[in-house]
Amino acid sequence: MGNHSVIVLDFETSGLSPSLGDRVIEVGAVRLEGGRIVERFQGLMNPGFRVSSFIEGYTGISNAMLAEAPPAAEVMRRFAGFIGETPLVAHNASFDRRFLDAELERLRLARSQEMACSMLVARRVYPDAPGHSLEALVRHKRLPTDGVHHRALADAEMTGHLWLRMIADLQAEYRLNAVPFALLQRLSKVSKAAAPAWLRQAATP
DNA sequence: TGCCAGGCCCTCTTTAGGGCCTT
Repeated sequence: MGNHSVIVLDFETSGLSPSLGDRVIEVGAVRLEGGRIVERFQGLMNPGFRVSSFIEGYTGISNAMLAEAPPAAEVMRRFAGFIGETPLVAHNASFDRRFLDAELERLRLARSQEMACSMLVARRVYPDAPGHSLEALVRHKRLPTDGVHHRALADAEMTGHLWLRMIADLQAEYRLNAVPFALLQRLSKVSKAAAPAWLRQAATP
């Protein structure tokens, strides 16, 4: 767990909004270090109610599977220990951030680290990609995949490979020695139009 | 009762609307 550790996470949930009562039903995460995946975390969790048939079909996670899973509080407490204060990444992070903070709040815990968005970064690094969904980017960049989609660990692994690929492509294109988390976090907040000039400036020694 | 996500980004924009992206 060195200074350059990053954790890429993905949640499957019962719906789109924690403010409407939706809960996390599965968490998947990978730790990236030295340009590769060095650790994994996966857990199904019981939200305490039945999820819709849409969610069962979308994720392949059935109510029978959730009924046998440990309570969300137990799994999320373990996950909070796993992530510690390591910087976080997610695809469309505003979605996962809302759920993470809502689940931590239930445990009387709070997130302390920054959370970056691979989708906002991808829109700036690959502006001409046919789409910026995780699936479209995996196909476009021919990233490693086992073909599973909409399961937490599989999506976290694909997002991890996307994150590593964007770092490598930026290093090559702008001749950067390193692309730290903080640079990508700042890039995601630069306007799309200003991003190329901003990157050239960032690359100037 | 019926309705309810939310942020980014583009454009025929800013006194707005709609697609993308996440489940």
